[in-house]
Parts: sequence; C-alpha cells; structure tokens
Amino acid sequence: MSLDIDSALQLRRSQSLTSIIRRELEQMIERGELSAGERLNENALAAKLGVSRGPIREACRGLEQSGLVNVIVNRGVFIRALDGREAAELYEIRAALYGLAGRLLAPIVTDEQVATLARYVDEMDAAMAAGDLNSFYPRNLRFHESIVEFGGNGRLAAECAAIHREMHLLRRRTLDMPGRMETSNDEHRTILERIAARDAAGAEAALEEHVLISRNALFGPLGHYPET
Amino acid sequence: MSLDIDSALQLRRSQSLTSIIRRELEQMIERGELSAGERLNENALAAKLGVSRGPIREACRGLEQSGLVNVIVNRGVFIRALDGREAAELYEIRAALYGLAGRLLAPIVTDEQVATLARYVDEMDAAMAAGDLNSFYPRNLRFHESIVEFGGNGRLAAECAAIHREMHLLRRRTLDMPGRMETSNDEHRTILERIAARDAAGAEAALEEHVLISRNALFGPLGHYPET
DNA sequence: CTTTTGCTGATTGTCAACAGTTTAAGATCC
DNA sequence: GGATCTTAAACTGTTGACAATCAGCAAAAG
Repeated sequence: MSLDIDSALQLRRSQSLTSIIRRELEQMIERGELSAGERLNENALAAKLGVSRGPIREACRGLEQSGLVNVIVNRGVFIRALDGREAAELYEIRAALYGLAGRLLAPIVTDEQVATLARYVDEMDAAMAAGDLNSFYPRNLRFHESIVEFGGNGRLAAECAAIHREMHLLRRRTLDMPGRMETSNDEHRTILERIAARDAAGAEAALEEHVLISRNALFGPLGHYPET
Repeated sequence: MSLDIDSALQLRRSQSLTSIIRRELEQMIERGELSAGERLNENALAAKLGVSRGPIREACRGLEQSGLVNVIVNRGVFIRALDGREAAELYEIRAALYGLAGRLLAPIVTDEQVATLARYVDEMDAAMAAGDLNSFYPRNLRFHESIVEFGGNGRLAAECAAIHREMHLLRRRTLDMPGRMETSNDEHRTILERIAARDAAGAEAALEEHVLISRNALFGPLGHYPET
C-alpha cells in the first residue's frame, strides 16, 4: 500500500500529499475497508503511508467537510455512520437532483448519448441474465453518472458524486435485495425512453421515482423517517 | 482582530482552533472582507490570529472542500471566484432544492409556522416601503431558511446553507437591482399562500420559479450558461 | 460490593523549524 | 531600451517535538 517512489515524486509537483491521502481515504471508504463508526488513528495512518501527521490531519479536515467523517475534539476522527433518518434525507435530495439532471438532459441529449445510455441498459440486462452482480453494479453507476454528466451542469454532477460517495457510509445496499435488479433495470428503460423522446417532465418524474423506489426498497414505503 | 484570551481558552475545551478559524474565514468571506480571487497568506493570517500555521492550513482544507477557496499547489489558497457559468449552475441546483423544500413543507406545515412566515413577508413589505434594504435582506434570508428548516430534512437545510454561503463569491447581488425587491416579495406572498393552502406541487413550482427569476435578474433569461 | 479517586499509556492539538518551490528584483548582455 | 539569466526573499509543504487531553485500570473510600 506504500506509494510508488517515482510516481510519488512526479505527482508531488502537481499534487500535495494531503490530496493524495484524501483520495486514498475516500477510496478506502468506498471499498469498505474503513467501516462506519471506526476511528482513524493518525499515528498508525501516518506510519502506514510513510508520511507525517500534518498531511493526514489536513486530509481529515477535508473529509469532515464533505461529510465522510465526524471529528470529535480530543477524541479523534470517526468514519461517519449514516443512520436511517440521514440516509432517507439523502435519498430525498438525491431524487430531486437526479430529477433535475433528467429535466436538463432531455431537451439537449444527442443521439450518440442516447445510444451510450442504451448500451449501458443492455449490458445491465445481460449481467442480470447471467446473475452477475459484480458486472451489473458498475454499469448501473455509469448509467446514472452519464445522465448527470450529459446534462451539462458540472456542479450538479459533482454534487451527485459527493452524495453517492456518502451513500457508502450505509451498510445495507439496495441492489443486494432479491428481485430489485430486474425491476431496477425496467425503470432504467423507462428513463431511457423518456430521455430519448426528449420528454423533460417525464424523464424528471421517472428519475425521481427511480431513486425513491430505491429508498423504499431499503426502508419500506414510509411517510416518515425511520429511526435506524 | 486577535481572539479574546479568556473566551478562547473556554472554547478550546469544546472546539479546536481549526474550527474557530474556519468559521472566522467563512464569516470574512460572507462579509466581503475577503474578495474573490484574493490570496490567503498563511503566515500573515497566523500572525494576525495569534496561532501557528497548522490550524490555518487545516481550516483552509475544509474551506476547499466546501468550495469557498481554490488551492493551487505551491502557490497558495485563493478565495474562489464564481464565474457566470458556475453561478448559473448553482442557481439551477438551488431552485431544485428549494422546490423540494416547499414540496416537503406544504403537507406538514403548522399554523404557527405559517404565521411565522407571514410575519417575515409583512416585515419585508414594511422594509420595502421604507426603502430599507439593510432590513429587507435579513428577513429575506430568514424566510428562505425557515421554509427549508420547517420542511424537516436537516440535510437539505445544511445543503441550502452551503450553497447560500457559496453565493457570496459572486460580486453582483440580485436584490440590488431596482424593482427586484417589490417583485421578489410578491413572489414570497405566492409561495406563502401555496404553503398555507398545503399545496405541495404549487409551493414547489413557486419556489423553483422564484429562484430562477432571481437568476434571470442577474443573467437575463438565457437558455444557455453565460460566459461571465 | 459499588463508587470515587488518582495514576499511566496512548492519542490528539499545536507549534517551531527545515526543505523545496515560486516570485520578483537586479544584473548582464544584446 | 528590452530581453534573459541570476540570485535572493517570500512562501508553501512537510516534518518532528512538546503540551494538553482522554480512556482504562488499579487502589482506596464509602
């Protein structure tokens, strides 16, 4: 896990140790190597990465601001744990933002972009038929990312990516549920059709609903926020 | 501007210097004491606040992640400047989030909350009649904050506050424009009426439109993003 | 037996110093 | 006079060390 010497020296002209470490920690969280509630030991991390505590601490302050860790004074930094209420809140926001993305994209989408999105959906179908979840998941990610990116609002894309990162703080995954993969891709087809038809309002509604259905698959169709 | 010794020692039991400094810098940006593009000198800041560079740097990494500053390696941290495109993108996101807030609030709003919102609108009318912009602006802020807070999605409120902070990176202010104050409060009344009527879709639409009208007052009603 | 008090080790918060890079002024040359 | 190289000052990136604080445990008091 130690950083390559040559590339590290190259990178340090254009990147600081802090940013490298921050990205490393983000990926560790995304891969689940750091689980929610766990504490980050500054000394241990510094020793493991071969740097001093300064850059580690700076990276942690960045992670704190992006919501991936909690910092308690004189106690340390803890990988943030999303409780049910916070997760539900995030899903609501995510639904609104994806809806916006669909509304933005529909009027300006190119045929080529539609073809790209269609390819993702087809590949998800194939992965589904093969029961290959490890292949399904990245396509699913790319499908949603592409819709947001093609929409042309760069900040929206960044915001959605940040929310997606934060979702990894929740242990349970929606798509792990039996049968969710099939219905999920049906929804993807609906979204695709409405985008291809340049139907802004329809695409917005379909994307919002898609996210909210995912939330309900986790929490059940509640009117209120779940406690845990 | 040096921190009061006694209160500083009190606070250091519950807060780190880093968080104090971060808040201080945020307020400096909000008050316009730090203007866009300006560079932060770590040594000067450290001397001015009576601390070392460590906490300063940590605070800056937090500000970087929340989008208030840009960090260029070996060059320093610069107060971020919002160009027209980024500002327009932010307005789009803000419109969607405020729309969501209205949709969430309408079904659950209490009579007391409606009365509070009505009071803000009345006070804005009074400020308007007196031509008192310095009184209008904080009521306007509280009106929007309250709608988001009453909606019950705490994360949404935090997100809206972050976007609002970021808006201060834009020099021109919407409400400074002649006539905007009047039309703005008309829109507030519409929003209030629809919330009071528990009309979720109507409140959502009114809030979205309100934000987009503000954007257009800045940029003109464009279909595309302005260059500057 | 439970609670409180006082240690001990580990960990965080902060600082001052060092190393490398950028910037800007001055000298040199055309 | 203008351009380019040189050099020094200023600044950032990083480090190691010191002081303050916290968690855990043992001993003493009730």
